[in-house]
Amino acid sequence: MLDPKFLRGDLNEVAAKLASRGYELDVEKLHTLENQRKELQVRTENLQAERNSRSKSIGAAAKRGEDIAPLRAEMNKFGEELDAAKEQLTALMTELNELSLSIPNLPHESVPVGKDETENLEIRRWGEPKAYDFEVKDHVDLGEALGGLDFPAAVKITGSRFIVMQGQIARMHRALAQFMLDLHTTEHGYTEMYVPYLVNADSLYGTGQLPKFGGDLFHTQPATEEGQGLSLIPTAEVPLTNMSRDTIYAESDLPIKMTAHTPCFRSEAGSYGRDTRGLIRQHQFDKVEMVQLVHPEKSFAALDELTGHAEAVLQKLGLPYRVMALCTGDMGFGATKTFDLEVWLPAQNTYREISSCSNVGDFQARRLQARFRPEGAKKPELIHTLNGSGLAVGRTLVAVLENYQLADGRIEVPAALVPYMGGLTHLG
RNA sequence: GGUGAGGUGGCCGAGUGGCCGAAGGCGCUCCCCUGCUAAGGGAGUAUGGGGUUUGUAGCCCCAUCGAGGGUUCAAAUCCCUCCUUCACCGCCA
Repeated sequence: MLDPKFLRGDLNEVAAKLASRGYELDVEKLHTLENQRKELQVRTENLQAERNSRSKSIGAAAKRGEDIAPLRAEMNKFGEELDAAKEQLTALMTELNELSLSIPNLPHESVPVGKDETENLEIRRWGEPKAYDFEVKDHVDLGEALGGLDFPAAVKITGSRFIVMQGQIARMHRALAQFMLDLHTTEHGYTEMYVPYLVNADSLYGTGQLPKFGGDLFHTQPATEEGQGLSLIPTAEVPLTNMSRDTIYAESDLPIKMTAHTPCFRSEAGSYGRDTRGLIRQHQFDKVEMVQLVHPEKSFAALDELTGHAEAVLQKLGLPYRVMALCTGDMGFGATKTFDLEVWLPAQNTYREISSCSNVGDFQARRLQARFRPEGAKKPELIHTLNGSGLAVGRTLVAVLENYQLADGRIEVPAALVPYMGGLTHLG
């Protein structure tokens, strides 16, 4: 959510920034609603103030033993006027609120302007893609040949875009997550968290999945008038970032750095008809997520740091990658700035996204009412939130299988992973 | 799942219809006193929103006593629903 003050002043500048990310702000409508809001709110509050003072004098009159019946009759009429004003105000505020909850964040000035992923900007590369003197296979062929990836079994049990892993590959999948968690907790200063995989609607509003992106999620129960059922998390960003909801931190508490390994569930994953083969796009996948809650002046430095933490995983695994600055048109709803990490996949002969690290600024914090009290100041201020994958475990497995394949179909275990594989140096 | 008792400010805790945004205590901040420490005295100390203002401060107003609805001229207080905490019982990994 943007600062409501932005939406009360000159909207054109805001609208221009939003247009750069492909969002058309209805300036006219917002302007009208805002003017109505102001008028209605002032009127309603004045009526309430009058009701309060009249009620007080009725109480005082009753105490003196006066006849209060006529005063009450008058108040009944007054009450109708107040109720009508309240009702109008509530309806208007609901509309205004829904509108402002659906407006994406403003991109930072350093973000390249562009319409889609073709205009993302490459920042740097790390590592050299290996040269293979044999025909490389993709992870599906490699995994099936090793008996470790079983797509038909997943289809039988659940449906498409799920996976059954077994044996050494299942173990490597687990080893990757363990390795990432250990790296972030022992070398990068994150606190390991275990969190719920089902969350309530408040949490989804807090991080911005609702009200706009409910269709991307799996919901355990249909919504009722009573409220929403619980939903499966699309990323651990949701539970982790919601730790800060309705919290006022001491300045010295910041930064707070949390990491968690969770499954993630996304219902939209199959809708593009892209990556229909393999593990790249699944309804259920594991991810190690990093979340930082930071002082607002430090969030861009924290973004560089957090991106570096995700890169460290790839470097230690010896996987070539490049860092992309997403352009305005390709960034997520809440981000002010995002770096994607793309890992080299030899079978596709290209780089594919494996991590996305974003500075969300105060956008989520405002929805979450996540604040801190600056030293010496009495007013709490909004914190900034950041999140990044460190990394998507399934895609990391894909990258390891493909990059470390040998001519005979076996897979070399990256050195950093060997201790996590009980000393195993090759799969197969 | 059953029964019972609760949910009030940073914390503890009073408050069964108006004088309550809320006693008292603790904590914290500032000031005074004090050779240091300890003790003492005084003042202050929730959050969100709106109006006023170029902006801040200030001032005024509204809302908030787990959440939502209701009764009433008036609700922390009465009624209903839900959430949640604790205790005991049942069940379970």
